[in-house]
Amino acid sequence: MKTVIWWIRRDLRLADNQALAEALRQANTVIPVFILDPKLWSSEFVGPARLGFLLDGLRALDASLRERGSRLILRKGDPLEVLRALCQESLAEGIFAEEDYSPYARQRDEKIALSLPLNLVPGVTIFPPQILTKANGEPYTVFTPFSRLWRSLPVSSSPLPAPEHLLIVPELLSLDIPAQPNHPTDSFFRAGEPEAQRRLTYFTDSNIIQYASTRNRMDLDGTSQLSPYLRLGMLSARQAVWAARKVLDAAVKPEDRDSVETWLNELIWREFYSTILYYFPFVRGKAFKANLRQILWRNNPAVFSAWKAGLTGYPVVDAAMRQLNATGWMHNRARMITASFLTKDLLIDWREGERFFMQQLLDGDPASNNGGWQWTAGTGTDAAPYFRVFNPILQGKKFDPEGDYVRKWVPELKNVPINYLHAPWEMPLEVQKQMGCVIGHDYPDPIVDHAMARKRVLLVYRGQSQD
DNA sequence: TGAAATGTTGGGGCG
DNA sequence: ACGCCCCAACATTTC
Repeated sequence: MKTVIWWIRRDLRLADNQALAEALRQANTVIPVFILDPKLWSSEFVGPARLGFLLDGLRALDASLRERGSRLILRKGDPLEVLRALCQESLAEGIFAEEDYSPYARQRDEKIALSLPLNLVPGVTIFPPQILTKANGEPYTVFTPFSRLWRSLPVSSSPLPAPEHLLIVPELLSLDIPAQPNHPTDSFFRAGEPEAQRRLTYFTDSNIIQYASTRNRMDLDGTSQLSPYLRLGMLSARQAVWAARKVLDAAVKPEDRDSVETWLNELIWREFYSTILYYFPFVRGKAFKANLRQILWRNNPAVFSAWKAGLTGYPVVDAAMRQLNATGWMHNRARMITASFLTKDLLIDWREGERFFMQQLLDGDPASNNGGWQWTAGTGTDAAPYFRVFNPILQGKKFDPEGDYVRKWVPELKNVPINYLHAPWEMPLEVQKQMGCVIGHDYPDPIVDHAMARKRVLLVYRGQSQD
């Protein structure tokens, strides 16, 4: 083969890219193509933040390609039609792409493979879902045995280096990469492979050995914050795992090893949910647990709007939602708290929260996001039991003990003393006035009483689960 | 990767 | 000195 297409989907990187490497093995001219598929990027599950992050990522990828004598071809439309036309224009004899296991991608790729020479190569996850089953071929639905199998498998070869040189692509029409001005998130998460690598190095050189003790603290940078980069493949799962293993090999103290293992576990959760969605694609639409598909949600639109805007009157919830809206990212602990609050305290369907998170999150991934929501709602595989209801006040005291997280994202509460910060409605009116934060005026009254809401949701869930 | 309700224990105040 | 009560601290059960 002389010319092939490298079809880029969620692998915006040159290093450790097995699809690109395979394309280069087959041909000397490789055409890098990204197709803006309106079915994906104009859907109700995408917002300006992730679209902007994608477009910035494409710009960064194009820059790296140009440094190597190549360039990115951007097209828009139905992938089958675009690829068919491109194959004719370029006389490409093959298409190489990283395999994507989400339902839409599988359906799309199966259809394309019927009429075009599409070759799918692994890389989104360390292991493909086909091998992550029980001995009898059944998929796992519980995390712990799944993770035991995952850890027992050898992570084959080391990450591939980026190719040093690529041949110039033939004269082909390419759209300009559009601008996406309405996303202020790039000041928090700069897109692109170099930034992803820089962050991975920083994390594995420093914070990873504190991860077990700091990962739940919303006021600290205890997490890796790599999820947006993993989502679009500016970083590969294999690069992350190898970097972690390197730390593990050098670690002396058992706490350090624990921390690295804890972080690895999070990467395994990612593969768990990818595998769950592969075998149970219906979870995108309904509860995994059949007995929790008829919950009588309240779905009050005004209450949903208050939650989205960070105006519930519960400081930790509001801080988290405002962090999400401002940056396109939310701390994992805060995701559990806000999800618990939406589903259990406000009795709003987890699918509403799932969709809003998909719209706002840079890392919005159908498998992980759905898994997280169904876990919190208690409807999913290996989920939290339905009666596990987070108390937003206690969660705030535990995981934002100084209140720095709340004060950063909810400036109205900046001057509220820490002993009132997570339940500011308990402030005497005198103190409220003194601090310039009158509840109901400068900051909302709590939208619901947590003690009442807890009892209410237990009744609602219990009624359903016993049907 | 919860939190509330309930049960148990033991120290100290006090008649 | 003794029994009683209170309640904090911790453990267990329940949702």
